[in-house]
Amino acid sequence: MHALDDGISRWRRVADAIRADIASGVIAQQLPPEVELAERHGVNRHTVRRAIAALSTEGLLRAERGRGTFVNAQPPRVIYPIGERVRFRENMMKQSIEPSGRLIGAERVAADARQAALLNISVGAPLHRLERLAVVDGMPMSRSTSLFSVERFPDIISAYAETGSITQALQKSGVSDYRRRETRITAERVSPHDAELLQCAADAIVLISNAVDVDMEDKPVQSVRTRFLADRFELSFKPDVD
Amino acid sequence: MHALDDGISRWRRVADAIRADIASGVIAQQLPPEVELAERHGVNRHTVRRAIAALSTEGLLRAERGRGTFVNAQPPRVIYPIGERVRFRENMMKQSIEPSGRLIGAERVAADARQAALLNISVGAPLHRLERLAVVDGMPMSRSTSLFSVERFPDIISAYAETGSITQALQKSGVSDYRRRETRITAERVSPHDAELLQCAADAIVLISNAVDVDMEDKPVQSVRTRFLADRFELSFKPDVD
DNA sequence: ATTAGTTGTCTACACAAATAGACAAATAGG
DNA sequence: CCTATTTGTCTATTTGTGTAGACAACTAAT
Repeated sequence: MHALDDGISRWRRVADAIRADIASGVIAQQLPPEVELAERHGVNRHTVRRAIAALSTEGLLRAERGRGTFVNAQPPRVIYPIGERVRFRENMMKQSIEPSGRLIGAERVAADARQAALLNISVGAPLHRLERLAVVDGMPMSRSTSLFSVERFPDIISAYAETGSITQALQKSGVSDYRRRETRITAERVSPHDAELLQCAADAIVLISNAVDVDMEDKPVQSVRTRFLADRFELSFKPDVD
Repeated sequence: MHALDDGISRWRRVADAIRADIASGVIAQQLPPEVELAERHGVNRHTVRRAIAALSTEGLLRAERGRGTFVNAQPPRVIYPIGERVRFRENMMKQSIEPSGRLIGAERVAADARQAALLNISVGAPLHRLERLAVVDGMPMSRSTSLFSVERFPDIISAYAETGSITQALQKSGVSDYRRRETRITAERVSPHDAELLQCAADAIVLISNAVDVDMEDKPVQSVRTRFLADRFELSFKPDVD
């Protein structure tokens, strides 16, 4: 007897509720006993057990027979500033995080109407599409798709492959500095392909940032779409701090 | 025999995939026939039918016997600017949208450590908690929880109830103007309670904005946590535009 | 040693989800 | 009118989910 037939199993919703309770601090170190959780969520004890099993394989919980079920210490969410100056490496190192970008693909595509408008080029013009994966401590954190005009930046791919940094690759291509013009943020369920790349659950949530970088003459440099895993990131916007 | 046992039913995943294909433009006006969709997603035709049924009651699709299944025109995502000046009413009216805020609850609570730090008051100090629902054309768009110091703003609740605007309520309380100090954004699955208030699917995704507003002397005025439905909103950050 | 409280495992049953096949009903094009 | 294509409906079967109860295994405290 389901309240809402939304195609999500009962144990999964219990698991999500427990995860939310942990995130919000309602549950701290130790979970209530299974029978109590079952009552609280209005399900059978076995359903709770399945939820706990899922969260255990996720690494969030640890059950000990006779003692109880405990919450494993979790790494804090990485705070990612969005502002004019977006430099992935700099931002991470301020939080004592040693990042590494990984090139996972590059190809040439033709600009569609939307991309052409963003980059201020003509429809059908050739673009470099650069796929990157940001990794921290061996854990994938985000995936980015960058678009560059082939005409303006013919060698951007090899420059990035050499330096491992967009900032440095752009400097090699004659762009001494750049800034972010606009960032648009939304959220979706992760796509199956991204779930594999980011090594996350198939139903994880990603924050999606669509942005355009411009050089000091306000000419578009790159259009970049980044998917951040929502449970590993928090985007921060501070007006006053540069 | 499921590929990944993540507690999400097969028809739901097909429905999500179709929704994503429509959002990304892979599917434009008309859906492929059910048998073809079944093949493509590796499921039975009846499973596809169930997915289509769900998307139809959602209003996204419209099936016509003998002809095919078609995509209904969708309202574009509302673009919500995040910056120093955040005025819900102003922002909406620039997009020719007539908004209305609805007071759905108010109570007094004691500040916990995090809230106290944000608002620069002592732990345990009394707070007004103001729950609002933003509605556009009868459709719920977002839910906000605002926190105000009772000591500094004793009558903020009644002032909001009268004016229906935070900006005006603050003016009545002696704050002529204010600005946003910091906004932090993440995303989560909607909570059951919010799903009811926002009239959305139980597994919808919400963008969560945690922000602090300060007056012209940089003294904290309110701490506000807003949940935007991710499929109805896009948050936009432009550094240069005020 | 005993007891209360907890997690782990087992069997059984009712019901929903997914698959499979067949055919009806409507549409569009020759 | 006839045919191919498409959505709608029906029955049947298999697999998965959730419930129910009982008991074992382990822990901590008395």
